[in-house]
Amino acid sequence: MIDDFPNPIVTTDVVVLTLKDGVLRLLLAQRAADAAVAPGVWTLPGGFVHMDKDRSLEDTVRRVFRTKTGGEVAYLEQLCTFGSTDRDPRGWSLSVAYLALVPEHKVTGLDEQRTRWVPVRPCPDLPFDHRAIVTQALERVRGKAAYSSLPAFLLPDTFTLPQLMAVYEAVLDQQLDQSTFRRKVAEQGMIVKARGARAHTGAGRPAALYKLSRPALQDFGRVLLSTRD
Amino acid sequence: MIDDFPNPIVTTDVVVLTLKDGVLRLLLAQRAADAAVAPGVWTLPGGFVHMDKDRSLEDTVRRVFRTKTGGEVAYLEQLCTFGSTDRDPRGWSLSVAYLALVPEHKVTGLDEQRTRWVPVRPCPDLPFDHRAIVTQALERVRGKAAYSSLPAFLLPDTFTLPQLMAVYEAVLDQQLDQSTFRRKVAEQGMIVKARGARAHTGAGRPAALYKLSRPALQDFGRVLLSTRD
DNA sequence: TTATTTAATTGCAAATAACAAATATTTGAT
DNA sequence: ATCAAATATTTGTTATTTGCAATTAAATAA
Repeated sequence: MIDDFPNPIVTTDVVVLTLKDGVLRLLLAQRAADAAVAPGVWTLPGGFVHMDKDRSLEDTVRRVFRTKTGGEVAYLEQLCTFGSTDRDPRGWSLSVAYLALVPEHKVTGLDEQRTRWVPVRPCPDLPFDHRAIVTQALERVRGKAAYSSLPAFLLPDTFTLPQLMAVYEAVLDQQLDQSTFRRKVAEQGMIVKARGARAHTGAGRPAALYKLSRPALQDFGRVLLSTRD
Repeated sequence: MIDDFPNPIVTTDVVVLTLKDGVLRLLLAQRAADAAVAPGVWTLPGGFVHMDKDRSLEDTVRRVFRTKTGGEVAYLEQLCTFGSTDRDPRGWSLSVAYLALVPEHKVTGLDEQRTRWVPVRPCPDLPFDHRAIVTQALERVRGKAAYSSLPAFLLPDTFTLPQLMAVYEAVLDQQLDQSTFRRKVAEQGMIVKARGARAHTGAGRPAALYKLSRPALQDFGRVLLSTRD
């Protein structure tokens, strides 16, 4: 293998989002106390590409996520790549940022001392260019929420319509109209009724249970949110 | 500078699009006859990150584009990053792909022997993962065309409404309704009348000249294309 | 002058969305 | 049991937006 040029340091960083207590939250990890750069600082989880272990960039991301949480993400998408001389004091470095969504209940093996869920709004202060990465992630997630099934990956496999509408509202950071939301979701055929009991959580009529009609991300022809005013 | 891990080869590749003869076209470059991999093959223009010359990934892209064409792009946006063991026979490699738009008349210094404009539809056969990159570029450009001023970066600084509609149709690969297009463009305030003479090209009423109301990309609230049927 | 060509505007029916209200189904209190 | 309260779900009604077609405008060419 011939390579005429020296290569930059290559890492991945992941913006992991979940819905906890009705609020969109972000996973932060504390860097090792003996890290060469920013020891003990809270940052996005990330790590070097291990050319021996990882066959692809996604492998790196999934390995990092497993290491920090012991689980698997429900949705993973590449965000953007930052590369420059000055983003890391060690010199020319490149980081491929990813967006991951995971339902709260699927993350069980969290090391409470070294990892933490923090609200994404307002965006916390973060070192390096991690704040820019989080901003990009929120824009992406908000953009796709408007015309896809993306927010549903923050929910359990079966969910109610009020739950579904709540995730959309949390992600879009905007109130939605009930009847319009239901009509559109129905038209898109994005969900189907799930077998089994209904959800009763206290008073009121119990909501029917649904699940995604397809396991992959679905794009709609039209937009879900109100574009007026 | 300490670095515990060996790093992959890092390159950038650019999908440069222009509108030529009313058709969306893609810039291809012929690899050197003595290249270690795929000598003489037509590929996307690209090159290694030069850690000494380039301060950022965009620097690399702009340097590559200048080298091939002698000009500057009108619009540049990062697309996606491919990284794996098997995309290049030389081993673990990573390529950051970019999308660039340029109006035809601004590219003058083309080396006809080593560079070539080819129609993007149907997508030409390309080595490595360049075909996947082009597919991504087309999806991105099509997606953004539906709700932004992006296609206008394929036009000269001043243009007519029929010209503007033609680029949108070329990029979207879809016919648009005249009156709806004009209504929406006007509502968005995306363009303003340009001073100076009108464009008369032969018979028929001459069209008025317009220019973008802002030099940067503008997002619309609504979608430009017909979503029916 | 008049036909032809392309640009630009206008009117109207059909589709869609926002808003408001009504109905349904449950739990919990009397 | 019955009724009130709570939440889910559906149904109208009106205003906005869109798609389509026709009309008007301004130029060239015969």
